[in-house]
Amino acid sequence: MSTRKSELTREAARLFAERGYHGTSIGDLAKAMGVQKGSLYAHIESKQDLLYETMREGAQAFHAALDGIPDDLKATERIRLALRAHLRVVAEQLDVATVFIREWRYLEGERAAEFLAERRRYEERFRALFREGRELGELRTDLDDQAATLLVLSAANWAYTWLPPDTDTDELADRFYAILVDGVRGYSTPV
Amino acid sequence: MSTRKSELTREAARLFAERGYHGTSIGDLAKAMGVQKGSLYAHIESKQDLLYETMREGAQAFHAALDGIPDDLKATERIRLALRAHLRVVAEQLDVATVFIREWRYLEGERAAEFLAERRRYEERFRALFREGRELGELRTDLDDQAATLLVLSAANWAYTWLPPDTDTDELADRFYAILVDGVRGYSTPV
DNA sequence: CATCCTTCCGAACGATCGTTAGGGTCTGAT
DNA sequence: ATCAGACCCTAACGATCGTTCGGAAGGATG
Repeated sequence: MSTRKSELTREAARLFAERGYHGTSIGDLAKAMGVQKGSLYAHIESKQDLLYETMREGAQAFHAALDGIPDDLKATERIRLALRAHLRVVAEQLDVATVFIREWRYLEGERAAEFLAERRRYEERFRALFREGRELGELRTDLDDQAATLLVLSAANWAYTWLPPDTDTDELADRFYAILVDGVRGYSTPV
Repeated sequence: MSTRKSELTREAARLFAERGYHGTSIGDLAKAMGVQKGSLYAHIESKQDLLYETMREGAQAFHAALDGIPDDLKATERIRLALRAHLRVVAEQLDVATVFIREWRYLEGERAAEFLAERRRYEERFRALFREGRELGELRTDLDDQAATLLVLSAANWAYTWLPPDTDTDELADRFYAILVDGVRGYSTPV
């Protein structure tokens, strides 16, 4: 794969994250590459392609992060590692993650459907962790695992809006995990 | 206030939420109003104005929702009601909330700074609830209230992406609250 | 040497963008 | 009957949009 092409997709992710897909023109991209705008079409067929490729890159990164979690661990431990994995991707590939989370809806045609399927599959992997945890007795039997999944994925997905680039995401994930597992209630709080 | 002007801002919020600010043209807005695009300038001075007014509307709605919470309640109860209030605004004014949360960054000049100040003030009101709760002993003394605030506001802010328009948000807020307060851990889970 | 591939230029295309201008129609109050 | 104001039209403006095209420089490969 040519170096120049990957430079372009990286720059595209950066600008799409900063100004939005529709807020970034081919001319902006060309200026960032130090090139005339017509020249970009030696590497791509359309502006949409750049969005699509960034989306693919994001999907690959998030799924790969989950793949790295050993499945012989306790469900609670896998939840903790999944949260770590997600936040690490957001922090280490902030531009790609931002486009993946915020700009995907400007995909056209069946590519939008492809994204939605990808995301649903990703969310399902999280939900499965909570379901298993409940069924195995690690989590409370009356747990609303739908709501728990929503809560965790919300925190994970919203992170791109405020995560400073050099955050220790493992520690942050563990702090979220601690609150999620044991709650915020005081030991002496009357019920 | 003329009816037509408020129709326009409502339609603008709808289209900005659906296609994004840069993805919505003045021509699109005119078509939605059943009018030629030049005619819109009898009501506004620029496209930016529409974004700005939607942002103001959102800020007002979110703050007003928090204002409705009595301050003589326990901190934990106020947290529960704050979560309810936020989700209710998101569900009842989904378009405005979406623009407020997602499209604000296309505000130009000092209007962007104005938004950020508004949002920081809003987040601070949430954080204060957790701080109070901890100091009053309702919440655990070792609580990381920064992380707790982040977790709750993430769930609240991300909701616009998946909330169906006719959800019972009070019940949903209570489910989030239950998880947040008592955690997901099983009663017999080994530490 | 000739050939290919990558990369870029310069110029242009039709379309669409946000905005402006001047004039017109209707309604309701004076 | 007159006037004001709200509302809209048509037409056009300069700018910018994404994309296409023919050509050319440079290096690597045969």
